[in-house]
Amino acid sequence: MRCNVDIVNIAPGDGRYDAAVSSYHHGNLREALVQAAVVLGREKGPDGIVLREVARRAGVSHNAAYRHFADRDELVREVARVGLDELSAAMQARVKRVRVTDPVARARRRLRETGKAYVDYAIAEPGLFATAFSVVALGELDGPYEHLSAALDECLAVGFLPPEKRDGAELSCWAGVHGFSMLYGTGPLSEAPKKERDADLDRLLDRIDDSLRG
Amino acid sequence: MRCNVDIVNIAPGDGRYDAAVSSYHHGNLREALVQAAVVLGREKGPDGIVLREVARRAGVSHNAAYRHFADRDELVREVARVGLDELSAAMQARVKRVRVTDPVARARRRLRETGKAYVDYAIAEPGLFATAFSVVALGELDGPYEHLSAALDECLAVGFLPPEKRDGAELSCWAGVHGFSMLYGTGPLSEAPKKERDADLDRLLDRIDDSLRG
DNA sequence: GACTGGATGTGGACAGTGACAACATAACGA
DNA sequence: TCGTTATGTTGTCACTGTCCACATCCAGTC
Repeated sequence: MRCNVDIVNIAPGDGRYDAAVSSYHHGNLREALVQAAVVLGREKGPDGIVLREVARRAGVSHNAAYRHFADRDELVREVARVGLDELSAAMQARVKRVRVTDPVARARRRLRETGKAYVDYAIAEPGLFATAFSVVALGELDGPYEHLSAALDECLAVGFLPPEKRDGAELSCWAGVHGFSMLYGTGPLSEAPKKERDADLDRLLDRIDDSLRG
Repeated sequence: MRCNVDIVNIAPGDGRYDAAVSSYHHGNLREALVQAAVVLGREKGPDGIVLREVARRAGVSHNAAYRHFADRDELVREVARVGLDELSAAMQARVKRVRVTDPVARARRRLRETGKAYVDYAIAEPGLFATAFSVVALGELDGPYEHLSAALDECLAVGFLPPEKRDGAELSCWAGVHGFSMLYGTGPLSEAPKKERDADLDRLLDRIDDSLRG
């Protein structure tokens, strides 16, 4: 008879595993493992997601995870998905908060906020951001990518972005904010003071704005 | 009496260790270790630089490296330096090859080649590029950064880049090419066809050019 | 020319890791 | 009720980075 810790013993929306008592079977181990892995990924990045430590934190033996994930990589991918979801949500929330009426100014502002949200998330959550991009394939990026596409479509619709520049615009914008995120997040500029970083980000977003202007 | 393999037993420019015969003492182990580590880093990235494998390839026991490097990290940093040197050299070589006489066209072209060289190196050598940026501090980036600065100075001098845009121009350019390199090098776009990648790179460099124009 | 001290390389150990196999227990369905 | 299956555990393996004690060799001194 073993005593497991009783974190996340309730499967949300799934009545089968509602026993919150300690027992041989955890009840909702998969979720508990993912949550523990997310904590580690958030704190230490992809390499910090150590299977045995995750199991320890879920109060379970070192091999239990193999009943729910084929290998470590599959667990890391789950964490990456969480990071991408958070990133996507952060972008959407930021864009929704824009209160500008002039159509052109509004479109430009939404694109800028999209980029700002991307970078802000990367810097606020370097571990999860790195985990996300250590693993992700293009198909899983739908959320963030769609937000960027929508912002660019709006810039096109209001006449700010000329049609001949629409092709590949996602990529040039994405590259800019992604590079900034890497350089300042976990890269060579990660020790730079916040003040300087903010100024650099503003200028970067200004240049992106310039680059799209007709 | 042990038989070490006889790779890099000649210390370049150092006559003291010119015995190329096998012996207990390697002769130029530090260099041999760095070279083996560079090979691993080139093939598999920073995580592929495994101390014991490096030692194996240098024909030496698993602990020998500790006479030359404090720990694994110090060896990885050496590999990073090699990567940065190669990157810097690639940028310089590319810029030197520009044959354009018109001053403005020449300045723009040199900036473009600077960026192209950066991305090309990142994609040709994803392992070393990732190793370099897994470790590097700002101070060690002098080479590549100076080349970019010089190209931007030239754009300013010939009147293409307006003075009010000069501040922070390094960063917006760097972010763009760095982000592109990450996305296409080891990131979510690494599986994309070369044709598409080339088109995207051209458009990115076009947009950077646009963004600096007065 | 022998001796010795410091530099360099070796062998053995340890804790930590991802993974596999065999076993234990609980839940579920006939 | 009983076996089948899902889930968790223990034990083990190969591999890693790092530390320790020891071996070997080179260089400079008597």
